[in-house]
Amino acid sequence: MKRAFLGEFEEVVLLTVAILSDAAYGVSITQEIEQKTGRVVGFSTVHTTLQRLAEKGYLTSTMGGATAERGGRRKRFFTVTSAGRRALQEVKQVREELWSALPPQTLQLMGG
Amino acid sequence: MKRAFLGEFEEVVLLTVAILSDAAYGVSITQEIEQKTGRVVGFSTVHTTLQRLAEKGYLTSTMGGATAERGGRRKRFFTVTSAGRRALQEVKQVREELWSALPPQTLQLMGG
DNA sequence: CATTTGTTCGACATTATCGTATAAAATACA
DNA sequence: TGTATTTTATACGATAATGTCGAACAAATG
Repeated sequence: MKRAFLGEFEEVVLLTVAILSDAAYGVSITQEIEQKTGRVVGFSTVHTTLQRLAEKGYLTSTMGGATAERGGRRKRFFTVTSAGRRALQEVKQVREELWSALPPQTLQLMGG
Repeated sequence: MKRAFLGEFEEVVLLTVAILSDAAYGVSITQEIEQKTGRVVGFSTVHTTLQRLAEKGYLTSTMGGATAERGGRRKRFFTVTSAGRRALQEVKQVREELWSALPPQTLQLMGG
């Protein structure tokens, strides 16, 4: 089936990975999403989406080494690929195109 | 289940209805989407989404009267509600928040 | 080996998308 | 003139892709 580049939540996750740069893994991504957007989602939700983004080639991942902290499993760190960056740019541009076409009247009703 | 305000395509459709103001109905919306975004979708795809947006209270619709043109069924015109405008504004704001948090390094890789 | 921190899995809800069926207005034409 | 045909649109039914959970599993460390 034909598809758009990114689903609504996929875009949020992809952006968040970009924001966290070197420190992007399941838990930190989930927390950052909540922080920045107020949206509360479970870890598994985020992981599922990370997985799908990786399959699409928008993310890569590598296992982190053991840390000197408490305990727990190793983290899997994610990085945005160039294809991922391109996809983000693309959706941004399309959306800006649409917003710029809104009649001033509508903008006014929105308190612009 | 909990849901975000708008799905990816729902947002596109909602914005397009706003752009077309008084002239927003199935066919014109479909064409405008293709025009502005390069995305090709069938009429039924758009209609399905219009229906859902109406159920969510982001759109209302009224039947148009008969026209003096060729033939064909009456059009159903759509209008964005104030809740719809609020939803658009909301998603826009969240996205801008995320974009503004991107490290300059990433922006540069995007050719910003 | 119990606790902690994280990731995988399996399942189901919501959205995206299409193809086909219908509806209704205007025209053609017998 | 009244009915078949063409035109323009919307409605319906089905399936693929995304969004979302809860619970299972994995691996560090004291």
